[in-house]
Amino acid sequence: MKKKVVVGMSGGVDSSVAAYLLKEQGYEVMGVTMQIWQDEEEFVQEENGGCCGLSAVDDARRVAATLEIPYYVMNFKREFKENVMDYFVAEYLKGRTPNPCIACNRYVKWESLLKRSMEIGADYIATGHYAKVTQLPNGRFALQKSVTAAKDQTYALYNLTQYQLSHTLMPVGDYSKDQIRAIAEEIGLRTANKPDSQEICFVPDNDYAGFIDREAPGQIPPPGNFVLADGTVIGQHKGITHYTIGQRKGLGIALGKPVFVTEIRPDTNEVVIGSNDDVFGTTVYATNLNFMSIPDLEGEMEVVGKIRYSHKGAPCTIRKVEEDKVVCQFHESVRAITPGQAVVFYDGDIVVGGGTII
RNA sequence: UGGGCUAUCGCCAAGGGGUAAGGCACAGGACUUUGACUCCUGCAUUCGCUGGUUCAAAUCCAGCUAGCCCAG
Repeated sequence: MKKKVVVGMSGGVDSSVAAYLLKEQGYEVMGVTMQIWQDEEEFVQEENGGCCGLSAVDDARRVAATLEIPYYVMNFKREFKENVMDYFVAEYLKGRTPNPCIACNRYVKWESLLKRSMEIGADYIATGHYAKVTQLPNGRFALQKSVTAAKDQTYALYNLTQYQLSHTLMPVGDYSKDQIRAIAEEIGLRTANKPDSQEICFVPDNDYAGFIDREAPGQIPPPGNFVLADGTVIGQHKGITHYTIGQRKGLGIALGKPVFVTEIRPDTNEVVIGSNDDVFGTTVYATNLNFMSIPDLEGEMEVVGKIRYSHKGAPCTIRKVEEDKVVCQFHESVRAITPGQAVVFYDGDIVVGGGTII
């Protein structure tokens, strides 16, 4: 009896090839597109694609037809709104910088989609992520970096649970982006040359501050002071939701040399400004921990920590200071440690775990 | 109003007779399944104003205006 797998199809190249590969591997494949934030019209009109699929339905349906697999659209708007959009707004209002993709993966794709897939008899769900799921000698499931380090997406998936991982397939992780495109061309997928996705999917105009204004009228933090570390007021900011640690653009401050946001103080509604050197630090605290390759962290451990999606990672020592709080000491300073972002720990190419920076 | 100093892009700032450096800010683009960072490109026909000297002035001269400092 063939194993059944539901593939989350965005209409993009990666998930399309993922569906193809799984079918080739002998699975009974079903394609599903998650409707998460788009309005009906936009849903079929947008041009770009990727993770959150803008022209998703149209393209995905065609791909499914080409591959001759069943195809469905599932509505996850409510789940997405509650777990991703509302979280995104709430974090910014608190002066923090959220990563919506991580929340979407953990709570929408791997919770709601997985649940509904299981309900219709699937054994696994699969996506077009550049990552691999492996079972370690200790029996635990963990993510392993894609063969292409340049296109590794494990960072955004560190928060998945053992149960979720045990029901997940990521066939694309064994190939490079070029190989995936080549396969797409080979099997005649019309999406072969679609550009990679980018920006925040539910903020198409990229004006996330404006999005927050629309989502949370009446709760928007008012303008306040830009201050130096010593408290000297040097200007007025537009409201803390417009800033993040390490930011340079949009400050409107000319001090003769580039200046950056070094700290956001929600309590006093201040945004602290400093030089590039002031943006570096070595100690990171994180909570909301999730461990993957190990059941829990005991004592100290040497790992490579990534503090943002595009961070190449740096050696650090991690140790628990409380039940749900870890301190991560980098051996050399890293730039822009940002509350709200995730720090993910690696042991070689295996994800050890991670948490949210505070 | 007695003396002195300064006025060049939104901010800072080169240039001292030969046809306006640079930095910051800003704008656009690249990169990117988050926010950022980074990179690339653009950005004063004009030098407080009015005259004058000169083939040629932001650069020299005069007056005016504004700001700053020292005396009162």
